Amino acid sequence: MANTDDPLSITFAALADPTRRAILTRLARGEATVGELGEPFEMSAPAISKHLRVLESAGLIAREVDARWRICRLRAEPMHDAHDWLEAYRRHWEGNLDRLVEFVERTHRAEAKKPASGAPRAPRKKP
Amino acid sequence: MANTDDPLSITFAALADPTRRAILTRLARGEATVGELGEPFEMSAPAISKHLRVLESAGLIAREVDARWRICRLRAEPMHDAHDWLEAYRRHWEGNLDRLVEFVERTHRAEAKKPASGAPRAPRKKP
DNA sequence: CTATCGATTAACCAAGTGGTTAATTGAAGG
DNA sequence: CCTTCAATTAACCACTTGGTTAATCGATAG
Repeated sequence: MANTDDPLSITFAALADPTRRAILTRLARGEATVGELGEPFEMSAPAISKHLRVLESAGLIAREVDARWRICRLRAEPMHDAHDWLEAYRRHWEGNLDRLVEFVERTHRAEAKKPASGAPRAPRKKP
Repeated sequence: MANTDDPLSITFAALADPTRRAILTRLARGEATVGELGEPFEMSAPAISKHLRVLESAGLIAREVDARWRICRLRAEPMHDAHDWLEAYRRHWEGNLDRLVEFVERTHRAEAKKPASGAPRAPRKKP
């Protein structure tokens, strides 16, 4: 995941870590300092700092300096695009559509060796 | 992202790549062979094969052997959990709640040096 | 001024990622 | 039998990631 990646990839990559997701969950309850955010984890302070930098550069948190504390707060906007992207696949998981398509195809396989309906794969030439 | 990661992390990590997301988008239109999936990308066949392996071990696609072709189809179920996780943050991005909270806090900062409402951060002892 | 505290940066490491080319497997066809 | 084709595996590469410890920075307290 280079820094040249698109925003959606950066968002998903930032979310692909349980520590970072837990930090976001904590921040959903309200702002917190870096020390407070790191307290639940058996992890060094620099490790937390790195996680926060990933979240910040993904635009998922904002940091503000208050004396010698850094106050972190959630910026959930990037999640909106990720949510929207997933939304397009809702019909595929709802009603077990995946399994239905698979069932129909598997059922018809013995009768006719061609893909089930709704699967417009270009026919492979198999003379 | 080690193979010991939790399912949600594996799902998000699999989605954190534009090539893999494009493959999933293509599969949403119907099943396809590995060759068909790789055709739009200026990328070697082994590279596509690796992406497909990531998607398969994340449970996002299934492969089936048909003669010398591997038919890939979408398995969207893991996206459901990812979608649900993001759903919990909807109120934070809807109505620009983030900016609202920030505005309220920033407005009251000069009057009273304490966190804005809805931010139950443990008070740092600053005698 | 000095010590301390919250947090970050620096330097390093093991492991993973995303890509390559070359070799391999397995099925189809002349 | 031999070739060809779809796809994967093997071996390798540059780069990233997630973690560490040690050093640094800035602000506060004494």
